[in-house]
Amino acid sequence: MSGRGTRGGARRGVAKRAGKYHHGDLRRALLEAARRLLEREGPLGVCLRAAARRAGVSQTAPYRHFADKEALLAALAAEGLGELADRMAAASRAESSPPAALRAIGVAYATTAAQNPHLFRLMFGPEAADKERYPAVREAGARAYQVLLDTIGACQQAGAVRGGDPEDLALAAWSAVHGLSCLIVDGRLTGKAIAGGDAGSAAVRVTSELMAGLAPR
Amino acid sequence: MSGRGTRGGARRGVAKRAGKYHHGDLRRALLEAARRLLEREGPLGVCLRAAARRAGVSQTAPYRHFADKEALLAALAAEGLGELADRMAAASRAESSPPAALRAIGVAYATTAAQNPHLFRLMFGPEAADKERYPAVREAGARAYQVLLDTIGACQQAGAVRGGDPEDLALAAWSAVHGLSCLIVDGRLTGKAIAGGDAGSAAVRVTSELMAGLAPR
DNA sequence: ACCTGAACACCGTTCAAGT
DNA sequence: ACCTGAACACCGTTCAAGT
Repeated sequence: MSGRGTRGGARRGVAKRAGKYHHGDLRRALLEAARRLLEREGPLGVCLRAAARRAGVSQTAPYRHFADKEALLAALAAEGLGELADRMAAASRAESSPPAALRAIGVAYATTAAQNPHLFRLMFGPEAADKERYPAVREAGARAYQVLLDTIGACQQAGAVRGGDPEDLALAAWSAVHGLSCLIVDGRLTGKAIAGGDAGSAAVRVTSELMAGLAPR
Repeated sequence: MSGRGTRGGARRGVAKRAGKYHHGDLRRALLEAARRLLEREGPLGVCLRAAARRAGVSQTAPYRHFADKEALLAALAAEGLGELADRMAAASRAESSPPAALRAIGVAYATTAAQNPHLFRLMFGPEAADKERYPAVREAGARAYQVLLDTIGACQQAGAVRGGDPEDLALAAWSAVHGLSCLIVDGRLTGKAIAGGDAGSAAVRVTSELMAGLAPR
């Protein structure tokens, strides 16, 4: 939200020259339409033509703003990754001790996934097959990863997590929380461990095991 | 492979009455064609018509064997889950101590995922949206889960893992290994932790952290 | 620069038939 | 019982135009 002046929301400071045909910002309108389609119908229901219909333009208009369907999906994935990174950072900042921050990040991750299952799948799944090619996707993903890495570093400094390559520890932490999130999002846990419970409490449990595993021996 | 006489490969003992039109077992031929499509083109490349073409039948023939495309994908997912369960069980049996078996299961899981990325995604992702509705999918998934649960129980008996509800411990273990597998399959780890390394060694590392987390305190 | 309309190749699925 | 052929509604994408 605050931003660092990097890139990301480019072209937004410029006053949009109020819609010549329909919109001042058809790109944005298409993204919003696609996101609504994603949330309601799932990843399979997102189609360029439907997004164009919702935006009130012809079926070929989107091609002025996105090279193809995958580019639209990648833009959506980048949006989701950016929001995930924001929530992780906010959760981390809200805690006063590094280990509490690490736990909070895990909970924020799983909660965000549970609240936007389709978007979460799009962010990591194969719908946008080559999304790593898109700089916006890479940047948002790297930002989220950096929050995790920084917090693990702080935990090491505070003596709450053992030393060693932070990347190795980050892999274990990310795997645990990401795996839980995938299982929740894919509905694999109904009737099992989180039956009746919510994503947050499952995340608390999983991150507890994780913290025990990362503790200095 | 050995089987318990449950279900699974039904109708296979019966001598197939040698193709009336084209095949004695078009269902099997369609599954094999779809699986090849899946491996080559990814989940998006699997389509009923192409599978029919490969099997040498008309585009409508598949509907005699599968209610719709999702049913075919679900059958494929069930196949993959069954193979995963087999490999987990074999890996577990090959070890002599319970904790070694638990580690081996984790490695088998991640290795299987890394070797069949598209199939793994199909098994857990949204391509076959309501796959839980298909008994074959549920049964194969439950069998894999049971291997994990049994091994955790054995670890508890051996004093290698602390007491408590095995389902809770299974959730943590499954999350960690499943998360690692998803990250590998989605190509999230290239250039990071497993750069140059393979899925197996990453799995060894992640399961080590995990075992430390599950150890008696 | 930005959008439209017609068109092409492709799908999933259905339906009336054929043997 | 098992398969075919024609057809419908839908997509992604391209191309020649329009303003």
